[in-house]
Amino acid sequence: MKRGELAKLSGCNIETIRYYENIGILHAPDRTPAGHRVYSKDDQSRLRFILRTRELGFSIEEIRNLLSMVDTNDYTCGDIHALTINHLKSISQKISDLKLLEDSLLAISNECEKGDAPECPIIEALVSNKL
Amino acid sequence: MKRGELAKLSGCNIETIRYYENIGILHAPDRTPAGHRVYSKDDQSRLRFILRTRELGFSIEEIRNLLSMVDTNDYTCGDIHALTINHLKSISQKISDLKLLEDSLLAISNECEKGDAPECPIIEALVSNKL
DNA sequence: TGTACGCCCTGTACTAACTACAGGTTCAAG
DNA sequence: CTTGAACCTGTAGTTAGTACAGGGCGTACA
Repeated sequence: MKRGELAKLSGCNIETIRYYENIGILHAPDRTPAGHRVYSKDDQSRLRFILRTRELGFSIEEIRNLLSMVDTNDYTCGDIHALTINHLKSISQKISDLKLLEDSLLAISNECEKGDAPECPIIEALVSNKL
Repeated sequence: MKRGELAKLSGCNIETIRYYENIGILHAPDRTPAGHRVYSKDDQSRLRFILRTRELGFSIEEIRNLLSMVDTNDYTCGDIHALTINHLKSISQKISDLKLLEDSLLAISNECEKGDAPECPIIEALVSNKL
């Protein structure tokens, strides 16, 4: 399977695959005599793993750690759980930060009368820094 | 007031002030004969506006738009309200995306027995792509 | 008056996680 | 044999800053 096909199958951008190889989280695949990359089933699984963890919001460095633990078989269930919980905490933090933001924006936009006049309480709040 | 003082007063990183000037959302301030930047009260207000909108999660481009509307006085209350609501929507979207993520991570980590063994349902779920 | 130290100046490089493009090669279908 | 798609490489751009190198100023103190 070549790069384009892998991209299509995985739903990953074709350039991203090369990028993942460059930064060392995908192994350099075999090549045809002309230099075209040829991917195996294992390569495909590894990419799926990466894409799935990415969807779960893990950073590349976290993914790199997970992969190296899996590669060397050097992990316990407890290790992985700890990583996951840690990540979960940062997600929860982001959620509560965004909720505060949402509240502020709701408050500010409720002040507004949506009229044609340029007197806008949103701008006033921002300029006067009283929000 | 010089750059360092403005940075301290506003709580903004000193380099960020220069950056905002470079990208044109802060006006180029007056200079001393030796070339040191001197900031007025107006500059200070403008920076406050920027920092506040940034805290509210607006992007630089959105801030640039807001500022240009305010600068030219070319806006109505309704315009600003629309911008705010638009931004609010994207915040709400992010929140619900993150909540889905949170649910997945909670589900996955609850599967885990946190033991010393390397049999980890988290890894298995990721590898098998069955999550 | 000298000097030491802190603050300021500039341009440039770095971050995360890709994406896009230019310029060239190879493959496969007609 | 030709043509167009797909591949190759290296490099630049994206967001919103941060950090650093190498130099110039400003002032407090001996």
